[in-house]
Amino acid sequence: MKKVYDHNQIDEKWYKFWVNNKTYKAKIDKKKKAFSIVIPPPNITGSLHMGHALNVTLQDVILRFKRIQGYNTLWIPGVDHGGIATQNIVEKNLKRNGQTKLDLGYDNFLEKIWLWKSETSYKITNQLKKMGCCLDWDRETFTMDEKCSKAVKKAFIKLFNNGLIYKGKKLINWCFKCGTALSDIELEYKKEITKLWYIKYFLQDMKNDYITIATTRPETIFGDTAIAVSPNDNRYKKLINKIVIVPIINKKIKIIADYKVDKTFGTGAIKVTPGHDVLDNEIALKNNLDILEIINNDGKMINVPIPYTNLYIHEAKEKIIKDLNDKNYFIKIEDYEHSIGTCYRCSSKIESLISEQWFLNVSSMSKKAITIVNNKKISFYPKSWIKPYILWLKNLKDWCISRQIWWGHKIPIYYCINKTCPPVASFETPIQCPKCGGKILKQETDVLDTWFSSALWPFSVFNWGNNNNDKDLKYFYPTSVLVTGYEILYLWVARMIQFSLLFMNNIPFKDIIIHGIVRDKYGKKMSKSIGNVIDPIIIMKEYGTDALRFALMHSAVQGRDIRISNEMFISSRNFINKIWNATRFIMLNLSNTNFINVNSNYIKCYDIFDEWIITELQNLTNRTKKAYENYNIDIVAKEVYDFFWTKFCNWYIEFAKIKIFTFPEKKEDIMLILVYILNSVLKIISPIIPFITSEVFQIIKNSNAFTSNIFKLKLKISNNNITYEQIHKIQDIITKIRMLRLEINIASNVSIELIFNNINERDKNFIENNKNYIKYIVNVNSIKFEKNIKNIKGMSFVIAGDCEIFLPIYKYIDINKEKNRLNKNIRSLQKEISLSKTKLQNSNFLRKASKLEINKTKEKLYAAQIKMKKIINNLKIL
RNA sequence: AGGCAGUUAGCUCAGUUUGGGAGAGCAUUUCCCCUACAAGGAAGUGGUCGCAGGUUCGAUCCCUGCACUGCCUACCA
Repeated sequence: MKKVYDHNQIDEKWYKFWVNNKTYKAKIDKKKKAFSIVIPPPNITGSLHMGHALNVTLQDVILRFKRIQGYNTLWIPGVDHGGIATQNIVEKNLKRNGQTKLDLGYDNFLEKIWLWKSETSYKITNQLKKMGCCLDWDRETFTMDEKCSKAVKKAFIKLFNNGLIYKGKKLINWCFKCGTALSDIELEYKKEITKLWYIKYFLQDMKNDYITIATTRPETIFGDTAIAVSPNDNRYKKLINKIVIVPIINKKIKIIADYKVDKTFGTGAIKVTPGHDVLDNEIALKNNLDILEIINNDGKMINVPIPYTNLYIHEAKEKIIKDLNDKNYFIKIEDYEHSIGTCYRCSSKIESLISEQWFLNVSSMSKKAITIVNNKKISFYPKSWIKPYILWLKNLKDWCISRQIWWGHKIPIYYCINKTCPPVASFETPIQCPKCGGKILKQETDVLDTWFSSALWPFSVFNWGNNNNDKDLKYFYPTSVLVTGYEILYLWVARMIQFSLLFMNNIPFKDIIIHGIVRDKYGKKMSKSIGNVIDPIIIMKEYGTDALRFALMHSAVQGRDIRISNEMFISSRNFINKIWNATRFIMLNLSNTNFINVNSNYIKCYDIFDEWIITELQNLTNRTKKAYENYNIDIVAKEVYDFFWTKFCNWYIEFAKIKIFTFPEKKEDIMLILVYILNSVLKIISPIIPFITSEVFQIIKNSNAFTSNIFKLKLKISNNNITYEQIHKIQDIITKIRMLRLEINIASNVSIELIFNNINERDKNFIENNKNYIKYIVNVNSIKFEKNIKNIKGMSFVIAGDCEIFLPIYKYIDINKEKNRLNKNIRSLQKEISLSKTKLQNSNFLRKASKLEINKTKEKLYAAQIKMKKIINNLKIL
């Protein structure tokens, strides 16, 4: 074995092994319980980032854990076509060559995207393989695969025939850059500082009187069809139903009252532009106002006076401001900060406009999706996301599902050329129109929102679209857990639940694990534009895949964002190396490799340290099992780190070395425990760091490492309490002597003598039995026991637990240093004593605190006082 | 505007299930290459647990208010 763990070689070896041998191929096995996960399919927009790494590692760890527990596990890989996002990227690439999609035409453009798809999906799946993800590659799915298309059509047709999907002319969100409609959640709100213009609207009857309207969008006055005020606003009560004149165009509109108007904001009166504002649209619908369209799909002005016609919005805005100003319509202009909707894919401003789109009525689906969570059929980890989830569903409006782009699932709707016939939903082009029998039908050109197919993902991957092939669906569905970031909770998770309840009459998954976002060490989101992206591939190369995985798991506290930096990968890498070297130590001492696959029955505990480490292993197993089951993977990582490094390596292996040295005839038994502990703890941690653990299992020839369930471990443990007390005693003795040696500056190669003063028979026997550990670890040549030792002048001394230990190291002693050292001890003891004393002098404490607490305090005080007495006595003699 | 989180060592964060003299990693200081490991070992320094009240014998932990930070949601013209 090499001295340093060669992660590059070992990572490569194992991921290839897993993929080539189809280690994680899942087959239906009715004797076993299924445990299935569908991957949140990454968009084919590029390569995987740290957020994906976190997401997939969590899934992989959970799956590997369940696998050890004996479940029949399945994890389905896949990628998402990513609608607008993907089309935008491919268009951008075209633009570099000075081309647009129109230059290529529909078919050629789609061909380009398919080419892009094959490149990026290859890149993505390769990354997943390298990360060690135990996905079943034979089931890899793309959201535009045949089976997914079928599922989409099946779902759409059912919804359409049930009257839940309808085509309507409504106010929607329009992105000029992407040239498509967007659903409400596809907007990102950004703060913007703009002007607030206060404009005079003159009253028709009172020539010089006017009402002042504050607006951020003066260019929309052409679309005004009313002025609205709050019905209980005393300032405007008498103006209700009066007529005002819209500036510039001199159009007559009415002042109406509506509760939606907030009288405390601005002037308390708003201009109602129903064609281009959500609130105004609602007011208009309620009050039967006209709805005017003044901006078209290209962002140009229409239905406006000639000088403005065909201007872009910003041009029209400039012009109207100038014109209003020239004619003295402004009262004042203020700076104003507000939020504006932007496109979540291209970040450009979103305009509300009237458009004919396809909508999905979600009201009954939402109610069911709320009930199922309220009834705890689906659990959230952490729970804190339940409230936002329910609140969102409660306020949900109909979902605009049509997109005016080329890339995606075409809406399976067919129109007869006879325009009076109703559209038909169908899998294939209908042979004839069911209404008029016409033979020419044309398919809708719009495609579906990419999230429509995503919402079907948990069952479309199991061939839901094909009625005759649903064995997998019956066995593996519903899936067991869904692991996702909170940023797509509404966009995706809520919709999967809605669709699953509707189409499958079942939940899509039992548990939802919601993790945070991976940020840089300053808490900033990683993004290419800031340049703070840490690429998982580079980390894997530099520190190893296990180090990447361990670092992510170690810091992924449930429900919180995580910050990562290179230091974390370094310390994880060091931990992996530590495991490697502990293994190396064991292998160097192993003469007989036949006993490697033994179980715990063969283990013989020779002394308390064996009992102690076995007990600790049992505790570790119990605690990590619980943590895994609650998906607290960070706790697993922390528990194992502590056990392995501190307890196993720092203490137990050091003790074992001495045992081997002292009792060569027992070496095989000692090695047996070492191998057993190593093997067990590596099994526990193997879901997190599968590469090194696989390698070690191979080295120690453990062939059933992944099939036996370590989490059922029940070891026989004797007199637990005494063991712990004794372990602490000996550790305390060793630590105190180490400290003393350091302080007095006695080189480690200088052997010293210890004298225990006035210790009881039990302790004496104990130390006598275990003196070798003390001797070799802190280099002691002899240990003596004395009673009422008198002649201690020039000796140093320490108190470990209740043992008083003298060290005759005369020539090293510096009296002043020694005095300082002891005085320091005294000071801390004094603090302790006074604290306990005031507590015990408090009559209320004695009356009301529990007996256990009082006794604990008394014991503390007593122990401190004894220590203090001993130190003071010795200080005198010094 | 509302909702939800967070505020603990120089930095990144645990912990508080059931209230009783605060933990880890990194950084830093000191000593050590003694045959698993210097990517290591041993030891040390470092905290009125955001602020103010309340409940309690006792609060970092429970309650209320406030401040700051972050996120989510929203129709503030």
